Amino acid sequence: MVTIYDIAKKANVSAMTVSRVINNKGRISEKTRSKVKRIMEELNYVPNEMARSLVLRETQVLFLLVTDITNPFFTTLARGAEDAANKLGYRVLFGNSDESLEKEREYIDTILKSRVDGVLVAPAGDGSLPHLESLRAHSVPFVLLDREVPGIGSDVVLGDSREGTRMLMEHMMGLGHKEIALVNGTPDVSSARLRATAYKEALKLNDLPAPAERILELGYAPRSSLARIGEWLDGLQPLPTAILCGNNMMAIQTIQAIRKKGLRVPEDISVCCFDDLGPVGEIDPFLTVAAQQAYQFGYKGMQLLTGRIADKENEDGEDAWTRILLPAELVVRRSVADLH
Amino acid sequence: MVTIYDIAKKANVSAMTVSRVINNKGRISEKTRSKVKRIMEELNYVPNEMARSLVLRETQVLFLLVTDITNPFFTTLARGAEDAANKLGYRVLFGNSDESLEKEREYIDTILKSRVDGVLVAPAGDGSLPHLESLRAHSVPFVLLDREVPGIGSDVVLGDSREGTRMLMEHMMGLGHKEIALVNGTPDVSSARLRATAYKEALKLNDLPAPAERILELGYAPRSSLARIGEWLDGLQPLPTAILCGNNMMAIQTIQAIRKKGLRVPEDISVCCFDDLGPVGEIDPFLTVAAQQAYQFGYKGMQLLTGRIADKENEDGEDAWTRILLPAELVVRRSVADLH
DNA sequence: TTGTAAGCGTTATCAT
DNA sequence: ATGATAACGCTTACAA
Repeated sequence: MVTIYDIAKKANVSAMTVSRVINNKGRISEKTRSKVKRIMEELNYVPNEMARSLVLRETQVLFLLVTDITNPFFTTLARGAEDAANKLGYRVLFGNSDESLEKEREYIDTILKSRVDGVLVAPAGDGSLPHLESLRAHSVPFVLLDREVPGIGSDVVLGDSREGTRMLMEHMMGLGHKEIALVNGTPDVSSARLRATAYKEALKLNDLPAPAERILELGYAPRSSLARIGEWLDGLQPLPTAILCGNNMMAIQTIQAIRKKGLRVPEDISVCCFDDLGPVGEIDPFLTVAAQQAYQFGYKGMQLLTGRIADKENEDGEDAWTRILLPAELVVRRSVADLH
Repeated sequence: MVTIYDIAKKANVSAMTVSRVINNKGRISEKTRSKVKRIMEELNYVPNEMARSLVLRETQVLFLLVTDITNPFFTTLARGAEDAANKLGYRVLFGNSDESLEKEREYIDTILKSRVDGVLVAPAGDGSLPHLESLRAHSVPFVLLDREVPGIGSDVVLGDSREGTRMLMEHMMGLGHKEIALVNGTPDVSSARLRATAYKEALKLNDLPAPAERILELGYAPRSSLARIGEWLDGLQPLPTAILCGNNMMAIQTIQAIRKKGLRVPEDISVCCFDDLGPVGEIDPFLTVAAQQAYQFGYKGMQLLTGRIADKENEDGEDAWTRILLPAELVVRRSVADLH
């Protein structure tokens, strides 16, 4: 491996001079600068970032931990995060916890060991608390995405679950739906709690009943919950006329389960959900959704994170946590039937 | 930051002893081992991987560089790669070149600087040659995914573009299609070349004409080629009855362009393509595809890569390059009309 | 403008 | 079974 010493020797200068050339620091004569540069080219020199980070105590690497890499919400979010990070010269590593607290724990350990400069986390759930506490204990700046975790303060970028749910519910009720079911994330996830509450609120506000059995709690990344959704539907006395889903992936499974019964969407049962479907969804704009600004989750989250890191370096006073609430947009398509 | 010296001091041992406990190396009395472990817990010690990698000259980090992170083919591939890597204790970093040679160059530089142990690359095109040569020059093991690059030898995992195209073409021709157009990647990408050739072969074999204007060359990640596809279609004298697309993303755009003209798929024009659509596509299994084994691309590619790394460490003789050809599977759905 | 010495946190090597 | 020392490749602080 070629090191600054190899360069230095060949250029008849000291390693420090080479280092200065590399980092454009200090005053250096144009003559030596160009000589050193030429030799670096010749020798095909590539700086060793690890050695550099070891002394600088910063890696210029940020980490993005999501809960489902196959969900377009998160891939779009990832692009936003990457764009914001690259603008500031940071690189981004990605990890996928698959909604699993164990996998999340492993990633957190990895993050700690590799001295990453900061982390953007979509926490798997309230059980993520100890993981976040680890980050805090080792003073690794982090920003929460999409979900909050009771018990720990931090910057956070959230979707407006309450208002999004309200829009979706009003849309369905406006079209005459009264028996509306909910397929939701488990209540150990903040966004699922908010959506469940808003769902019940909306029904109550319209004097509609909200029987408990009309709520199905699934993980947010139900790779194969088809069967469970099917059984749940079988158990519902009058079938709901519409189903609200906590996210896009659950909506897809729900639609499949409905069709598997020989029923149609939206003719027999309507479906709508949080989060849009990304480019693949464009092939047939069918699903009515409360579209969240996935890209902005990543972009703004990354801005918060890099801001924190800068503050830390400048020893600025710890300001209060920032909380960004991103509005959802109702995108009406064809998956909710008009009952009138 | 807590270091092994802090642990050592508190435990009244040397740093080396602590290091040995951490890595389970050498013989250590059970007494000191447990004492050291206890103190590590107390002090909340986390090893510094950078210092470790600096002396070990290995990072246990592998890199996966894809060309389009919003394409489900690559997210599925990523899961395969990650699964294979994690089994062997490697971590995986992801990068997204967005089909751009410049972005790819930046990632390659980053990879070189960070002394990653190996790289899995879906090259942006033939222009990736210098990038791969850089990797080789610095003896960073790499495995090519999905595309080959003339001028450099390496392990590679490829889809069977020839046979896949043949299947798709036979399917369309079997249903009576004679005017079949091709929306394809640019010819600086090996898979696009193969597909174009096989497309022409299939037509020739059936004594069908293959006018040049029936081929449209786009980038593989056409975020917004809608307009171009529309104009191209406008210029075609008799509209084709069917269009073969080089990948899923191009198929989506093609379908949108067709519909924008007020035409229907498949009633007016049929469409099929390479690569399936992932979970989101399940919402409406519409598109007929030559499904590639995306997960296996990642899994097998990672196995090749880690195998190479192991060989390198063991100073094994360089065996010839391995070339894995993954078959595609024809999945017939509803996007190709029966003309009989 | 350039160089010297020390140190970042870890492990390999050689001693004891 | 444990320790002292040097080294990994780089940068900071200080000196010349």
